[in-house]
Amino acid sequence: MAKELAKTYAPEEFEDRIYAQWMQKGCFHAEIDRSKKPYTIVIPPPNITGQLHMGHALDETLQDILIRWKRMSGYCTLWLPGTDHASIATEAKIVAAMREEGITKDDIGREGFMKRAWDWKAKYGGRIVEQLKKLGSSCDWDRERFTMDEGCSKAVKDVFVKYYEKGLIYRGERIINWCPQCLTSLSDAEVNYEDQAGHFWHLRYRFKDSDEYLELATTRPETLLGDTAVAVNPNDARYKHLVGKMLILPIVHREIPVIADDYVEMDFGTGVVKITPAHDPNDFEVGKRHDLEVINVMTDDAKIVDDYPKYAGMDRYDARKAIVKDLEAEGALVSVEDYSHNVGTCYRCGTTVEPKVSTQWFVKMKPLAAPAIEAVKKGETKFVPERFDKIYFHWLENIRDWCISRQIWWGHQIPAFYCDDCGEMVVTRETSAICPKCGKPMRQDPDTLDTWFSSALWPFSTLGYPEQTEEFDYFYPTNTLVTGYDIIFFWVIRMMFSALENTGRVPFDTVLIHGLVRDAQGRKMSKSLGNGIDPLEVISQYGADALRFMLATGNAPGNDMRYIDDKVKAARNFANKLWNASRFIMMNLPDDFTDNGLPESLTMEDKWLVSKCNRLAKEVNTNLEAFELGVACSKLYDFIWDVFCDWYIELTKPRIQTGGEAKASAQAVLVWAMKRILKLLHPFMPFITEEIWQVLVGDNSMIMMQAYPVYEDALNYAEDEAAFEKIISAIKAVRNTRTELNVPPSVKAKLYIETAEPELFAAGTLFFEKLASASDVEIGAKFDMPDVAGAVTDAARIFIPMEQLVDKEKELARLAKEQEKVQKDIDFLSKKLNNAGFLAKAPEPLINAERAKLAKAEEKMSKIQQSIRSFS
RNA sequence: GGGAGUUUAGCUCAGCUGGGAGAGCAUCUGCCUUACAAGCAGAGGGUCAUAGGUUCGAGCCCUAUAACUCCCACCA
Repeated sequence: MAKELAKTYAPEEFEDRIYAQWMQKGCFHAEIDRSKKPYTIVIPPPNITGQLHMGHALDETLQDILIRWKRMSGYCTLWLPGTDHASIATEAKIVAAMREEGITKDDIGREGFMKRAWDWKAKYGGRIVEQLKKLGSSCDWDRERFTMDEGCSKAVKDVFVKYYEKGLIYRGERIINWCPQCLTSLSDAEVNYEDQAGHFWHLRYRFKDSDEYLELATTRPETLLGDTAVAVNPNDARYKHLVGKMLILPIVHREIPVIADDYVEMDFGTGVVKITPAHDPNDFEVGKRHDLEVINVMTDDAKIVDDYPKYAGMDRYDARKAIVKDLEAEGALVSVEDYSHNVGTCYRCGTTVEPKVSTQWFVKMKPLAAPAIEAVKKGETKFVPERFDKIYFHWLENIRDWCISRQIWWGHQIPAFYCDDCGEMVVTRETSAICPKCGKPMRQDPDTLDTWFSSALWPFSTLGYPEQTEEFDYFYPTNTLVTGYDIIFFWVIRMMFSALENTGRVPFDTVLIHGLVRDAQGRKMSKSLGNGIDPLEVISQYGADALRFMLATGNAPGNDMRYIDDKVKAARNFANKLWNASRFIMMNLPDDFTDNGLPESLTMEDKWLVSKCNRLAKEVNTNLEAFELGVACSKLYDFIWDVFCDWYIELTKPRIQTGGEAKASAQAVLVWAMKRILKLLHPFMPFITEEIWQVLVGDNSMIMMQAYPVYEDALNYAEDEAAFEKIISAIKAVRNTRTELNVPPSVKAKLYIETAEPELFAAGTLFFEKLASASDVEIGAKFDMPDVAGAVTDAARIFIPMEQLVDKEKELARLAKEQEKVQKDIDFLSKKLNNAGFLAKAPEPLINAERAKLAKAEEKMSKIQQSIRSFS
């Protein structure tokens, strides 16, 4: 049958069709197959609020490459997809949407709100999933999960109760990070610190019993309303005698003591610190040590409380201005200096967080961190690249308890129940509880869990945990986790300790870390800068294969990369190249072509190609095993473009023109090589390879289900490969000479090839005619051709007698230049080989290789010298 | 204050356990050679940040230095 591809490479014509076909045939679905080894990846679940961005595109591309490669390599492969409920982010979006309608959470109540949220999820949660499909992601969509679905919720509850029973979860009053915008507590990891320009206000507090003052400085004068002491260092000679004395707090006129605490640095500022336990984490600790009163002066949305009528209802920054003004009026303001300091902000909305004392739930981290550290130290899980284990260790070694309760509704409600009557608390997997003491119905804790609490269970909750399901037994632990370095703290670490605690095993054996995709100037892509590139637009312009290939190429694990349009274009051009190469093969294929694999007798150029193609498979597999995806990409690129297209296809043209048996065998090799190339490239560029495969092979098979090529001894033709390289160098040398002498390709010339290997070069005659503009080729052991220009390789001298080339001076200059080059080689190599140290210590094969190189260089040199002599 | 990364051709970046520096783009010169001008054939261009050290041999390992970037950290 005739095989034909569309004339131009137009990915938009077939990508969606191919994806639909894969879906329809269930190619992505993983069924447990005990005869195969499993290979599992769980997707980093994108937020349901999210839209596909370049970070996702990179992340999914890397996963899909690994998954497709493993699937083709005979593994039972599961890529488990899903989405994250993203508690704070989603709730914020829903609240904002409600605000548009003039509705508040309180208006509709918890149940009403949850209904809205689920509706919202139904409406937008699928959007990102559809976008992932555009990339070609071969996820098992039959197993798609959601962090708040029934199974995940069950796992969350189970783990919470278990932790509680083991004493790993506790409830307590602490100072935590509070976002006055999102109106919830945050974990330490959810706070970003940024340098902000601010002021240092120098204040003076008057002593109760004298007219003396104590000077101190603060960046937050408004918190003075809640000051309950002033602290100095116990060893500070300047202030030692003042400890225990009472001060009058300005504005408030409350009496507060001078206390001594190590926390105060003597040489910073005046060495005196005002202590506000309710609004500063350090002050809170100091307050605990000294049993100070905790006076909260702010509401949840960071306004001054009613206890201070003059400032009540003022936003914290307005209050700051008002208070500074009043301090000045009172004579308590000494001076103001500019000061830049670190301010914590909410990672979701950017609002400055407010330290706040409140009752929250915490996970006790020390006991959980230790096994997680141990597992990586023992190599049960390894980071690629390795350097990220340092970050991992550092974080875990300095970890503090994890605040997991959030004052929002969208999420897993904490499974703790309280008796309003007697104050009893019960933590249970049940949905309701009766007070064990007084038998009254109990009230569930209104708070929900940190969204990362459920993501932390993702690798096993999605496989059925806490049930011992077949899936869990077979697919867990998972193999590779692919994620950006920016969420190691949020997610990777928490999966590690959660998995170890609950399943007794690490959740994955390898964490492949990638960097950020930045804009062309190297800036982070962000909404506020408006410099984000939409992957979907790139796909519609260049195709998903081009985007994928670009993202996977030229980038080492863990390093950031820049999005540059030219790079996608280059990838698209590569796809186009492959497309056209297939068209060439197909257009020359007879209608009755039957694919019997490689022909029995191969020409030397066939063996040259087969051998190289065989080695390519070996190298690509090796690189993939080492997670060097970028290196694998460039090897495929180089082989396909340079070796296969620019050399081999050109080499087959004379045979194809000859026709008959020569043509048939060339076509057989071309088909064999193309199929192998398509398979090797498929994980990287799934659409185009599938499209070409189906047209080329035409037996309803799918490339994504083919076996991935591996190295085969039978395909190794090292000697023929090396022999044919001599022809190639000769062709290159002739081309080079002709170009340097400005001879256009249309001008043909006879070549006289002087060589000690006449048979080898005779076999290459057609190639010299086709690829080196030869009109004719004569081969001999010796030619006496004075004053004739030529090309020299280590295996041959080639004379190109023609009018244009008789410029004696030019030719001599050219030869001299070449001689110089070769002489440098000889000097370098002989110096090395005369070095006793090198001969004594270098490995034997290397020494032999260097000797061979020297011999070749000397061969070439003697040929150049002959040519020079013939000119003089 | 700790820690990490980067520094290689004009630009963007590869370079796997140390064995004569690579790609894409850009530049220059020829080519519409019947798969591809989204192409073909050539060419030029690099003291691999600097200074030491280890080694027969260093872009790669060690030590300092510089510049840029990022992460962590409670100096009010």
